[in-house]
Amino acid sequence: MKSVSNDTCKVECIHKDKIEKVRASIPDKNTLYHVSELFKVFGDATRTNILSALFINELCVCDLAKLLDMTISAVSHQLRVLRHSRLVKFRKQGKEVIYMLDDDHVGKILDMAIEHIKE
Amino acid sequence: MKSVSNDTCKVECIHKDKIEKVRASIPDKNTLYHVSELFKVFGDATRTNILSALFINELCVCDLAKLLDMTISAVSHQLRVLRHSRLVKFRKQGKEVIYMLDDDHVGKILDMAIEHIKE
DNA sequence: AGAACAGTTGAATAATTGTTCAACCATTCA
DNA sequence: TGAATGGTTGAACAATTATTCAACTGTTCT
Repeated sequence: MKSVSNDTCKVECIHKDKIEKVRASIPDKNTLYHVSELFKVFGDATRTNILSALFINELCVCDLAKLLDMTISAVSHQLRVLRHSRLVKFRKQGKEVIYMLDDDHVGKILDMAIEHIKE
Repeated sequence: MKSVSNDTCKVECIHKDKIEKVRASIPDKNTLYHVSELFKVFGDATRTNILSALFINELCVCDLAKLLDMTISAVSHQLRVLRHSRLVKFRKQGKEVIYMLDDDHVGKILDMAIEHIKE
């Protein structure tokens, strides 16, 4: 006979019909997980800075570090995250590695967020 | 005479013209900060679940807890975050507190992210 | 080949954050 | 009024994560 504490609601406040309706229409857990993972990548000021910069012009790591006043290492770590999310890609040019946005979605998503902020 | 280590790039790899172009066009730091704060809120699976659910139907806290199989407390904490970002609002009905999305942007942003994932 | 530069990477540290637990407030109903 | 229900909140703990540091790779130039 365990004491119940504030556990998941077990009682009559539940509206079964609503819950079933929602359960039927909500995107599956996996999709939502990937969505939140994508947003997590945008959810860091350094990375949104990098993305916004690359939206305007491709840049090498050193330029990004200078622009954002960060160490090259810190920038490189964040670029790694952005690469793995396929938000940026790069090409090599001599010693330099030049980064650019991977697709146009990125800019759109940023724009939409900025719109949301403004209101 | 301090040893320099891997500090911010001090040398000739910098492309001044590019940097200045970007600096002139990039959204200001404050805006980008708010943008990343907004994305941070979306960057958690629990919260995207809640938002997706509320996009379909308004729900009380207890319903959300049941739907997501979480404690009421955990849900309430996350609703607090969502409230503070003005992504959800609520009305009281007797003992219940019924939550709903605050504006239409939210659904659009989610949809766009899901699109991005699919590709 | 050797030196210098551009960038990457792993480990360590510090900071942030999600969940739980327990106590609490507000509303309803007997 | 008191008990029960629905929900909120603060503190604590655990997990995640951003940055730094140091060591390393690869390319260029002499």
